[in-house]
Amino acid sequence: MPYEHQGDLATEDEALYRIRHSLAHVLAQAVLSVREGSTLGFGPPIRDGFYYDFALSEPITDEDFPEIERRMRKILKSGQRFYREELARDEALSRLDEMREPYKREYAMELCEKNGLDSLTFYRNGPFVDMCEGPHVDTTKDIPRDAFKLRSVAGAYWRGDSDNQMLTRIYAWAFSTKDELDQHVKAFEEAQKRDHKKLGKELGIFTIDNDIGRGLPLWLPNGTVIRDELEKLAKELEFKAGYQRVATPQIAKQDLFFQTGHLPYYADDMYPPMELTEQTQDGEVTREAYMLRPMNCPHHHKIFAAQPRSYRDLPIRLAEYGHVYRFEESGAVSGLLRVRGMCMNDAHIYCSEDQIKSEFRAIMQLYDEAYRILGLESYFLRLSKSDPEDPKRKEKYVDNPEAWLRSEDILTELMDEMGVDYVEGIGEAAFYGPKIDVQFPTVTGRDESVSTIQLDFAIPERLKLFYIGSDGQEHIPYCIHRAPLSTHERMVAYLIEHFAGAFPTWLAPVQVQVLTVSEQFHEYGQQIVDRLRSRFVRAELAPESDTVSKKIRQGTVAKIPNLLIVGAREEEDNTVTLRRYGVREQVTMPLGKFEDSILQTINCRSLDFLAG
RNA sequence: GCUCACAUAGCUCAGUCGGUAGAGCGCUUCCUUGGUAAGGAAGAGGUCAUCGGUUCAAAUCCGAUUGUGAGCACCA
Repeated sequence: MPYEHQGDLATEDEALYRIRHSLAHVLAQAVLSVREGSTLGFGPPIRDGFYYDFALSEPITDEDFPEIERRMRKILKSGQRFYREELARDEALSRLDEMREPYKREYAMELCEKNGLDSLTFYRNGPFVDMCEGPHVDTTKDIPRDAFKLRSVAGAYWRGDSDNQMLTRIYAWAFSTKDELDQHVKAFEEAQKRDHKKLGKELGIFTIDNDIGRGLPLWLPNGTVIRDELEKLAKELEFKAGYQRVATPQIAKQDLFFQTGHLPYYADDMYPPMELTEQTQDGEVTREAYMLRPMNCPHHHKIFAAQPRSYRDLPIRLAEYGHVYRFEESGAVSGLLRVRGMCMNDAHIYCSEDQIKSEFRAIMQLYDEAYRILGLESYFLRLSKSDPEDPKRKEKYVDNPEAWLRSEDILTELMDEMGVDYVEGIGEAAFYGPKIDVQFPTVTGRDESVSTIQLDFAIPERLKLFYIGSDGQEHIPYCIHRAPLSTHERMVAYLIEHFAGAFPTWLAPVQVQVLTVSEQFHEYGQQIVDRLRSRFVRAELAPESDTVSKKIRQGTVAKIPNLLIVGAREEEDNTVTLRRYGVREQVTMPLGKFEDSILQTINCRSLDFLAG
């Protein structure tokens, strides 16, 4: 059972919402009693509980949790009643002054000024008062004493802005019953076990070496097999969809990135330039700067520009598994999910405006096909737009309001025409245009953009790309950027967690392991391995010196999908005994039949073994 | 980048009050030739992340650095 991701707070049970919200007040009361003089930030209910932010007088660690929980239970037991109070603006502000709650006061001011409120509500339970909209339970006796648990302490910026002071956030789980809490904690612990960082190490998929550098994973043999299989899949799908493959270098002159506009917008996210000094014939020294590319598009644009293009050539679809480098901030780097060097299932489609929708539809079909094969279902689509209200919009987005409106309209229309569900992400656009992001949940409960389809109205113009239209005039093409299989890094991270490391046969690093009952059947085992390998099945023989039990254990721990056990019986009849990962029953079948089945399983990229 | 925590053998971890290092797995060798999730024995393997400080004495206390984790911010 995967760790469940729950929906919006709006869809949550109202009673549970009250419990979580009220518990946040109880937590605050308890924290203020162990850390006198601390002040309050926000303390809302969240997906699986609640949190509260504090500016603490003295630091808190999770060693303080038992004492805080004890005090919380005491408060629950004492049956404090929640009283609602509505104060006029000035009264409310002076109350917050008296309470010495500067953060609350700041927010109160904003509520009054920006939202035009002339009164604010407060809730009091016992000695604790908090400015808050409610709703709450009637008394703290309505809150179960054994259905919450403090989870972790972390830093969080006041109002989510890194220019502000960092507060201390305490996270807690909270449910209606102890059973639900226990279940949730257990699911959470189970989810930790499938973390790609843990399984990636155990299964020999990747490693990160400090001498190579942070965020620069090394792909081990097992991981490289998975990459190669994904790449093969992508290349087949793209071939069928009319893409052409190209290959381009991973660096380019700095000036190119000024031309594309990456540099003003994107400098902080790029590795700094490599300055070259060269000796010319007449002894002069010239300087050139090269940069590692953060995206493949400029290179592909230059391929588009390499020859004259006619409207008859469009759409042109250039595909490459391209390596890019992005200087992610140290705190963002994590396992394979956020890296500084990555290899992307990239392609750029150059088309006219009236081809945008049909190209997007074809891309969505390609996504569907890829996800169907991989068995991925738990994703949602996000239509990522610019944020015209953002004060920093000029630094974040290409300044062309008309083009933004137009391209965002095209995508919105398209999504509505296709009748797919999506959420809107205001301020999530690329600097050069809106996009549709495919969001997947990680085991730790966060959503990550795995794949993306982007509509770029800006860079082709900057690079003066054009095609000759039917009118004989030059026209600027639109460019669609898309990466259905994401980067290898992020896709493999996600797949490890999705399959809990037990990959379907077609993706598995070792597809078949042959276990002999004793060394005297070594020759038969080796024959099987040789025969399978000659058909490109990734088969291997288990180490000889172990017992059968041990070999089965090792093969199972390695999550190998197909174990073949062979001894006297099998050798005699030219059969194999198949033990599938996660399946108790074994089947003995003729070697030839196994061979046919496994080849079919692999060729269809089946998620299961096709027995015949 | 920010807040907090953590860093001991290839891996997972123990190490009390400061007195110079332990287990299991894995690895190597030997014995065992075994039919369904760990057969037995022996051995090798550590500059306790790095640098500095306190101390007669530091894995242990203090500081800095590097790295990792959770969260925040960021995320083309």
